[in-house]
Amino acid sequence: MIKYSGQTRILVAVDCIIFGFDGENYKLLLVQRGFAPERAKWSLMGGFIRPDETLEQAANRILKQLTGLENVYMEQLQAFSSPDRDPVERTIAVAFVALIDIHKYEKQLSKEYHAEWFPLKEMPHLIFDHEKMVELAKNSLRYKAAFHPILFELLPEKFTIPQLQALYEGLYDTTLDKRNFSRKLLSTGLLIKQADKDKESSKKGAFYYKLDQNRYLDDFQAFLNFIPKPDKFLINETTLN
Amino acid sequence: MIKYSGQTRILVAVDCIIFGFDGENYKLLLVQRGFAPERAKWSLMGGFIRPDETLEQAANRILKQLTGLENVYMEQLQAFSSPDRDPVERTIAVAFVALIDIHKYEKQLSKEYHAEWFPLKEMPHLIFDHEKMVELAKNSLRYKAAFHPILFELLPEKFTIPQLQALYEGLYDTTLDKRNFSRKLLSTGLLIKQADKDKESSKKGAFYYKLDQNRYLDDFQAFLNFIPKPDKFLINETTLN
DNA sequence: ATTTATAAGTGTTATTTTGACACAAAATTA
DNA sequence: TAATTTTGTGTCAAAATAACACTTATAAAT
Repeated sequence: MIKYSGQTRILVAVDCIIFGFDGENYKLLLVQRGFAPERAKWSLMGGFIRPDETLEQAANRILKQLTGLENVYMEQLQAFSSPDRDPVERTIAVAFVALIDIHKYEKQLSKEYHAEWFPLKEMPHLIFDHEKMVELAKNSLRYKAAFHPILFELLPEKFTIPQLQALYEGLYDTTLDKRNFSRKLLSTGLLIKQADKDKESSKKGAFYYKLDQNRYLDDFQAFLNFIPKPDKFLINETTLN
Repeated sequence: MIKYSGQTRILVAVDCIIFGFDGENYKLLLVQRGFAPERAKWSLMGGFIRPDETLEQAANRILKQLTGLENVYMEQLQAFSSPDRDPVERTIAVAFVALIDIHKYEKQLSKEYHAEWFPLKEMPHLIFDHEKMVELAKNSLRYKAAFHPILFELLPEKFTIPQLQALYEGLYDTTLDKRNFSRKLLSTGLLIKQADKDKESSKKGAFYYKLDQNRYLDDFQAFLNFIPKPDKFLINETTLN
């Protein structure tokens, strides 16, 4: 099925930047390589694309392979194509960002792939250009989350406003005024208050909320300005490359 | 230099969505294919990546090959990877968006590639998934331009406020209040007023402005809110796929 | 020389949004 | 029942936004 002559065919891989949030810190799901090169070093979960699948399908397959999870929020970040980024053979890697509710994959981490959650701030050194991918993913997440209700993907179905606030504060490494924050969040109309409370983290307890799924899908593209002056927290793209 | 065994190598191409603006309308630079498949149909300018270059280098090479231009604003849009998107042979295409000052490549359009500027609104049918690429590029441009001073890339070094307003109005297919628009633009501090006027489009003439290059580079990432309620003009991403 | 036509350029005000700020309520534990 | 801790909410001043109309400069026409 080779028909264009005189062209070089290249390996194409997918690498997944998988974010989670444990209520306290952002976490990154990494795997320890069991094979050369860079054996025993940490890396993003990845794999080569197959002849009959799209990059998106490959990313989902690879994520499922590791975590067993399906229907996860996932989006294409960027293609990385430095000719010598993989010392073994030229490989173009397309990075995908996945956001998962960490509770869905916390215990029984894959032994096969030697998977482990690392606090984003204590990330080990990664192989190839994977650290750059993570930096870019972090920046992209900060960008998107400032406008779009995307961080909900990191929380379980029921969550509290204080949890949500910790999520935003963690991403931008800042503190937010809780009165202004909850006013803004509630004014989106995306949240449905539940009757029950989460009593884990306080005596009083905090009311649970759920996402209004219909509005969530409709308003995903809406600009909601969750974060004041988001550019303060963003790294100039040119610096990242 | 093949070292990973049992994997399929794939053709990787770059396709360029090249936008211009003629003062009136957005234009798209297309080429007419001189070879099968889809001979004589219109398509984006593209080409295969070479063994020793990155995707970005390939995109710049291909753009230069067509237009002779270098140092053009260019950024990666997305990889398109449907296994059958190219009927001849599986090819993954990475789309790049380029913004050029149309005056730098208006006359002497490449005969070799049969290049032509089309008004974006009167785009012919394109081969493969190129129309989808253009849609996505348009949406991405609308998104970025709402916040970042990116559209200047489409104008010559010296430009007037009314030209700039036409540029924004064209992109969002809307009208803007010129008092509010110029106030907002001038308040960014990005523009340096020139002593001379453009007398092309009015008797009174409109003062030229130039970009303050230092500020431009510094503030590129800043959120400037050029367009009120930009989500009104954006297509939901899920609709685009 | 005067008038006319056309696009450029600018200022005010009401409304909305934002950001800064502090105290009361609920419930567990001492 | 008092103390502690976290949740939950209201006000007000400042800033940003959106709506709105008239004057100015100049070339072309009379």
